[in-house]
Amino acid sequence: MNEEWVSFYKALADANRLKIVGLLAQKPYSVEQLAALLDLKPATISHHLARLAEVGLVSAKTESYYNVYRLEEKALEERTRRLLSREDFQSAAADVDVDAYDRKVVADYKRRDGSLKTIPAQRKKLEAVLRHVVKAFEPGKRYSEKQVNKILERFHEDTASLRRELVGYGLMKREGGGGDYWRVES
Amino acid sequence: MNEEWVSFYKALADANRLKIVGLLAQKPYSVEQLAALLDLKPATISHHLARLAEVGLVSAKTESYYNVYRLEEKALEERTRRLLSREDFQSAAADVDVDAYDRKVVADYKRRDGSLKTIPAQRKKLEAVLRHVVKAFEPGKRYSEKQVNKILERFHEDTASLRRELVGYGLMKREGGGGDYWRVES
DNA sequence: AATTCATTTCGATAATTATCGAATTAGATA
DNA sequence: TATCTAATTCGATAATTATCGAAATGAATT
Repeated sequence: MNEEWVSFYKALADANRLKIVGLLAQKPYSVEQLAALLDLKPATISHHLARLAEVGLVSAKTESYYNVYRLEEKALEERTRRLLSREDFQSAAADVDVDAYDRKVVADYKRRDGSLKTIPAQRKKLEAVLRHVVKAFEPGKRYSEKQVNKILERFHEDTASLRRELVGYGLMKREGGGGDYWRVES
Repeated sequence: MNEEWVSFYKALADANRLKIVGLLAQKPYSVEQLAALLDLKPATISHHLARLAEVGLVSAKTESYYNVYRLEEKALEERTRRLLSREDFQSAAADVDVDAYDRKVVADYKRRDGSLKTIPAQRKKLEAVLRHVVKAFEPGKRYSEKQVNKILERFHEDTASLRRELVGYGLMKREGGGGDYWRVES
């Protein structure tokens, strides 16, 4: 479903094909006429028209000797509609694995036993690691500071830093001054 | 002004760039993150982002270590609205010489003295030649059949055929049964 | 100031494709 | 049927470009 859009844009991503579409927007033309108008050989025009036809932008009708091409206005309108809805753009990334980056970062910092070699200094990497760490807490459950530290020890001895960052990045919250902690729903 | 459109379409005519746009439609990302998500090297992502930025689809903001890119939603909407409109397509062909085909055909059939070697048998070529011939008549003026023949003789001895085709293709008209002829405004 | 890290730039390579001439196909005319 | 004509297909070439490694840049932390 992505390929469809790519080939659509590719069809329009050429100066001569844009000119062809522009001419056909005024009236239908035969291959030979277009060749004369654009100063290209019929073979080349044929190639361009084939690419435009592939995505449904133009269609051909045989008229005596000639193959007369016309713009498919309905197809054009349909495209515009879908394009403006902008849904399709998001679906362009639908098959992208959005967690690939986090996994890559965590893999770099995690030892075999699951503990962290270090706490990342770079913000983006710290975020990725924290998103991993926070999964050790059950959503909805409340933890005392002692319980939190116990869990964080599995990842790094500097539990105070981990705890502070988790709260700082909004992955965990704390009740009032010295109350319980809980994991924030993502 | 045509180049601008071509580069816009070219910017979107690549599967990975479409995925990037799709991801940025959800939230901003750094180069490194996009590289991990699309399984490409940062250098490649940088190249793609540069092309998208060239046409104003994305913009970068430096954030501490990172270059965070975001989608320029207004630009995207503005472009998609305009670029697929029929008007703008027509202007893509604005600089095309629409008479090039006629001139090419007429040159093939015309002798040095302006007369026609033959009357073309192919419809498209006949049309082109007739559009040339009809220019010998003044718009708005009325001609008797005798006058018409006199003028058509300059082009070909078979004035009857020329006359018939001119009327048949709607380039000239005739009053009632045996009245005068006149050139139809194009 | 030195170092670390993300990004960009550069150079090279492989893949894509626009263009054209030659050969083929398909339609229409005589 | 034989002959034209327009269009398409095929093969080759030149130009464009996606991709990546290596080197350079620039910003930020220590």
